[in-house]
Amino acid sequence: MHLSAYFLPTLKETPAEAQIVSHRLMLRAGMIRQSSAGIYSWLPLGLRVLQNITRIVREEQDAAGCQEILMPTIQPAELWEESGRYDGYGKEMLRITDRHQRKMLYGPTNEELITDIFRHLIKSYRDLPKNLYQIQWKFRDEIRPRFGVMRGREFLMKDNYSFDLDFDGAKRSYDNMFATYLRTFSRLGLTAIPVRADPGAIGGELSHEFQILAETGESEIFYDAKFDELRAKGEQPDLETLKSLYAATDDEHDPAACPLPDDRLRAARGIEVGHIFYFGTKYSAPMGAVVTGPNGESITVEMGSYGIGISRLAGAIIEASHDDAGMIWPESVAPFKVGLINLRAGDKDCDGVCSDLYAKLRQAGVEVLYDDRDERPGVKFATMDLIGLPYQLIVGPRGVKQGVVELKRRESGEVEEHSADSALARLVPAPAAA
RNA sequence: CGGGGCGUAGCGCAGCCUGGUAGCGCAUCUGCUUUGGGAGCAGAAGGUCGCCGGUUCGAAUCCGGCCGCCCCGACCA
Repeated sequence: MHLSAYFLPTLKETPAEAQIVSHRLMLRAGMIRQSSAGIYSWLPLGLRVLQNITRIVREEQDAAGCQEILMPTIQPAELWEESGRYDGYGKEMLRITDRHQRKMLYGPTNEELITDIFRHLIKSYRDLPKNLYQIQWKFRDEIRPRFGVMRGREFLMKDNYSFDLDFDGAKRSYDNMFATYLRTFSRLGLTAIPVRADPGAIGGELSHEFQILAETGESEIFYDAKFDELRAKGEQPDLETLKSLYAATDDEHDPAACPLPDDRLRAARGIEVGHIFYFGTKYSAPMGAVVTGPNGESITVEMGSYGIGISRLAGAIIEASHDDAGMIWPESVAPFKVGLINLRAGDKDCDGVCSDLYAKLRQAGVEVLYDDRDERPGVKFATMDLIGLPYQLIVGPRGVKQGVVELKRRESGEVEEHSADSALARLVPAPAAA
């Protein structure tokens, strides 16, 4: 992509409404634009990030044996009246009346809808277990939306729902998602702390939140210092180890009952990026989601639901990874892998080297944003630092004369001089061994 | 929803107290110069001052109502 043609409306000054760093940077980098409180348009750069997060979440869901579906955003109120949540959910739910005066709502979550699908289409124990997911926009009419996409009213969420014959099966599904979530967040460049949580409005008996640490987090969490040690080592420990470590939200944390000695107890703020629930027959019983068992008996299915806040993650990753100059994207979600900077657009030699690098990178399947604008070097560096691509490939008249280009890592700021070919070799992934 | 604040050009702001032809910086457009960390000079374009009503010869400014947005608190991915 040539930056001269790319829709990247960057801002030098910070809009007054943005208070936290991810919101400020997303606005300044032209990733999003607010439409109304808590509701955003995603511009090209932001959409690329959103799609990359979506892709990783989807790959991990598929790998875990889940199957993707897509449910409507608008739901009939009757289903919610059946489950008993229509009155219970409160003003957070956006209620709509259609032209026939039928009560509808914009879905804040989909337990009722998926249960309705299940009860009509799955009848036998032989069809279990099932785990269905979707990636769909939700709407919750938050009293006070804030922090940009981190707490919007409209947000993109991956939600999935497991159906099992009995508790043991449901527990396996729950553990499977637990492990899947850890892998997913790890691929997104994040260390998530699984925290025992209050099931809240979804209801149920067993629930974990996945929190990533950030000063601007909305919840206070208490956790075992071992998490910090694991994080520092960059290790991904096994499921049982993680589950055995203490971590709790402030309302679940009882200092008197806390098993940790004081010197191992840490308090920090966290951003909740995922939440998993086991809730048994909370929806299947009132809504009649039953299958016929091997002996002809009716079995009410055991359910769980699992959410990942995809649009929130875009903000959360920035909160976890930025510096004074801008964002620092992990390679897995970066909108482009490489920013190619032509320091002297219009100079024959610089243009030639850049065009060649650009073509070769694209040919190798490396996503590259080429700053070919007629701008001063300072502007180009500032833009590239702001949008936080993992690599900057810098081509200037000085280097070109000596046959070198510069390769800068955004994360560390370290710069290496390379010949064009050797820079390419660094950026193009080695072909998989045959 | 309770408490606080703010709506003036795309963005950041001044002007409002004390009513009298709407201003600054950035961004945008044109020309020239400049070119390794958000350039300089010259010029240009861009505003029903959130909306409705009132007071007044005259309202961005005073008064009333409404709307929107932000911040602090209780809810959530």
